Amino acid sequence: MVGLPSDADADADSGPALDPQQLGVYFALMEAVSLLQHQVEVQLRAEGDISYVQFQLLARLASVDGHLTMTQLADGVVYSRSGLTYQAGLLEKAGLITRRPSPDDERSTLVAVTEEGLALVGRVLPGHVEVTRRLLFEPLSDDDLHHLGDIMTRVRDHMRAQPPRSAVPRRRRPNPPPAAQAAPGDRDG
Amino acid sequence: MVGLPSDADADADSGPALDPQQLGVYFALMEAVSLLQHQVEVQLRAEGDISYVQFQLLARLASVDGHLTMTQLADGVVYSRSGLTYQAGLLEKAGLITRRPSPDDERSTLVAVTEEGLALVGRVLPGHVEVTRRLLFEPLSDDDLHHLGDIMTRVRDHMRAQPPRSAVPRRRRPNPPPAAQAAPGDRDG
DNA sequence: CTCCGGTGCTTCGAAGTCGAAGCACCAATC
DNA sequence: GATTGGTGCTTCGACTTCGAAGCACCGGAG
Repeated sequence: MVGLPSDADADADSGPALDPQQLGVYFALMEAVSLLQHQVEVQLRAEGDISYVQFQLLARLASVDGHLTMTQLADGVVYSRSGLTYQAGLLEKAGLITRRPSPDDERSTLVAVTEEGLALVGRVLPGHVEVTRRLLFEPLSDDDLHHLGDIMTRVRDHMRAQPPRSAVPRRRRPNPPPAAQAAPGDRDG
Repeated sequence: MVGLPSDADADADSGPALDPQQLGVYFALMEAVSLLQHQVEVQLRAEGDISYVQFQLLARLASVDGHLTMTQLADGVVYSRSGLTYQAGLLEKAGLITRRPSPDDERSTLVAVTEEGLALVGRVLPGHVEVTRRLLFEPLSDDDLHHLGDIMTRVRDHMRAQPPRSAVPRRRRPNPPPAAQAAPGDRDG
């Protein structure tokens, strides 16, 4: 599945040699995570009636003592701000979190998890862990686990070293990037 | 960041001990892949004006000699059938794939990539590889790469051994699942 | 005090995604 | 040939997601 035909390579004028091994590793990684995420979502929906994003938000709030601002929360889960506003609205309506203006900065909204939200996390977490154990960790040895953790931690930190998505300056967009040789926005008009 | 508070654990009546190490590995994995996927989407949009899903579809079609049915394609990319219908419509309109009824089975639709689609894959693939190399492989040694590939291949195959999403029988749904704390293990609805 | 660039969050419109229902077809049976 | 259960794909409606635009606020400068 991961082997791209040499035609595509030879046909185009692109020169850089593609590394089939890296490509295979990359595809296997993405596919495995897709499968895992899908199953995890099924479990969370069944046992707690929440989405994976909602679980991430609750778990992150539960992992910090006090509260987080919306921006901190959005960056934490790799999420757009507007999407977070939407989800926070749902979670607040469900009584799982609270939102209140920051006393220090009226612009900021402090988000905290409620008792109910905490209980929900506690309720779905065991099943969550069970699914990951069955699908992800079952075929892995202790050594694999260690290595995988080491690798992914390094990769994550490496990526985090890049500027986070919310740090992209808002004004710095006088014209869109040249976008290679495709008419921008033409495709799905 | 990944350590859940013991409150949530102690509060709920759930018994199974949670493995903090596995949880940490799991979160690092999911977070890293999320970050990677986001960046990859930016690159694909910029250089080929396609989404990651569309790239996956084209790449998969390019990797097989002839053509695939819609179901084969959907299973290959871990995707819903209705979503595939939508994306196939876009790709066909853009001239990147063709759809025609199967001569053997009138129900089936055979999907094939066009010359143009093949050229597009060839055009965006180098940049795609470059992004993954910069974000994913840069902090990894050759040994890490080997290990990661070995691990994720095993995990993927392990998950693929579970029945694919399209194989779930359609009739087996007399009434919707009670949700909330549904019977554990009833995962599939 | 007022201005002004910068920042935090929300609103808004467009697009993508999913599951359920529906349509067309196949194959087995009568 | 007609019926019936199963399968492949699409349509439909609801929901989620995103980026751009907008509003409110902060802090420094005049």
